[in-house]
Amino acid sequence: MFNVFLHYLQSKINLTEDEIRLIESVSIIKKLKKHQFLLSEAEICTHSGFVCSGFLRKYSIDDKGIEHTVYFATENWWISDRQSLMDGTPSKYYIDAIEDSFVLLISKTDFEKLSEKIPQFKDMVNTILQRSLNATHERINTTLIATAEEKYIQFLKSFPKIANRVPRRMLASYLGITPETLSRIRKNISTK
Amino acid sequence: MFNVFLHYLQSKINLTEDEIRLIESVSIIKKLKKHQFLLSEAEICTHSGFVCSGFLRKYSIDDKGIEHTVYFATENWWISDRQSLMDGTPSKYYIDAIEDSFVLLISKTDFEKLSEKIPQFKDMVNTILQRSLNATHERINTTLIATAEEKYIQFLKSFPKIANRVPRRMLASYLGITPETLSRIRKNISTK
DNA sequence: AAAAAGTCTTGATAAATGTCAAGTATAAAT
DNA sequence: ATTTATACTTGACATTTATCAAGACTTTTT
Repeated sequence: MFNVFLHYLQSKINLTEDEIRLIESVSIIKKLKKHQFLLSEAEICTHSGFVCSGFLRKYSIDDKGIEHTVYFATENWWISDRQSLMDGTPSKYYIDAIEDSFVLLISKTDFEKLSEKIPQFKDMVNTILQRSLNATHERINTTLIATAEEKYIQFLKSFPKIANRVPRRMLASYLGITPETLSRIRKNISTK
Repeated sequence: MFNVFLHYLQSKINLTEDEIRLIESVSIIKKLKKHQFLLSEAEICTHSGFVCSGFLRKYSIDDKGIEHTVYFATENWWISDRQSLMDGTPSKYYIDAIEDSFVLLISKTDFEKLSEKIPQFKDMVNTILQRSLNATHERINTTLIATAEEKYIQFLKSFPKIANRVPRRMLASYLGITPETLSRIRKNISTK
């Protein structure tokens, strides 16, 4: 599984043999069965996660017990609760596996060590952060501008590969609508 | 006006005289009258902006001509369209002044130069990016979880200082509701 | 293979929010 | 200071989306 991560890294930066060995030495491979948790609310997030295979999601649960999906992560995506990781505060989120998955974990201190010792690694992370921020801003804009139907169509366009892998009720919770509404939207679109 | 920026920098990092002079040499002070634009849709964003005084907002306009505010920025806040700045693509957003303002601008290349020559500057920017990303994730979660009234109350709590300075229709567009709905929410709260 | 659990869809109804129109209040321009 | 423009509020009504309940379909477990 480390090879998946290595391929990812090598598609972005050049690494020496020593650097690769250093990265591998701090990488923890974790196998997650479907429904298994990587993080639960009130826990403190201690590791950055990189999805080698499978599918995970991050969500919060409100007062009424309703889940709200804030993020999906599949192969070659990062996942963690950066807020909790950064500040050492309890997380408000759950992260669990939608499919059987392999996640590569790097502890906070090891991650900082890598950033310090491998400048390209630090720059890569920085670039990812910026792209992530752009994507998140884009999502907020879509939320403000689009109707429920438009949001759904936009999701299909933005993530064509994962759209079929996501259970509908989770997709609904990501879009901020109920499963019933999503069901009606889909019906409505199919008759066009 | 450069002093406002310098104070901000010195509250976060230590700088030598030379470094300060370097930063000052690439800083452009721009005065903006109320309603004046810093960026318009279809333009390419070329500078990072730091608000020394005043108040700005960033928004998009949809097909129906309705404005959707994605961001407010007051003293000591950064503002730009990072997506456009990073990729050199035309912006989807407008940035204009809600109040007469002074904005300190640094061009993309100068910003990169500063990051390269002043490591603490780069680290500071990185930290700001991370905090910004956390705040944006938080906003998405609130959008998914909260009712219109809860979003409004949350805004008051999160930004007590600027709540009174923001025209209501812009606040409404930030919350993703109409001015009429905001008006009714306020009335409803005041009678409690 | 059958039973159980969970998921998706559909219908009836309720609640929240939007739209349009008019009036009031406030700020800007002359 | 008066006029003009803009912003805010309120009411009546329309639309969208949520809620609740039931049935159909899938997947998982036994």
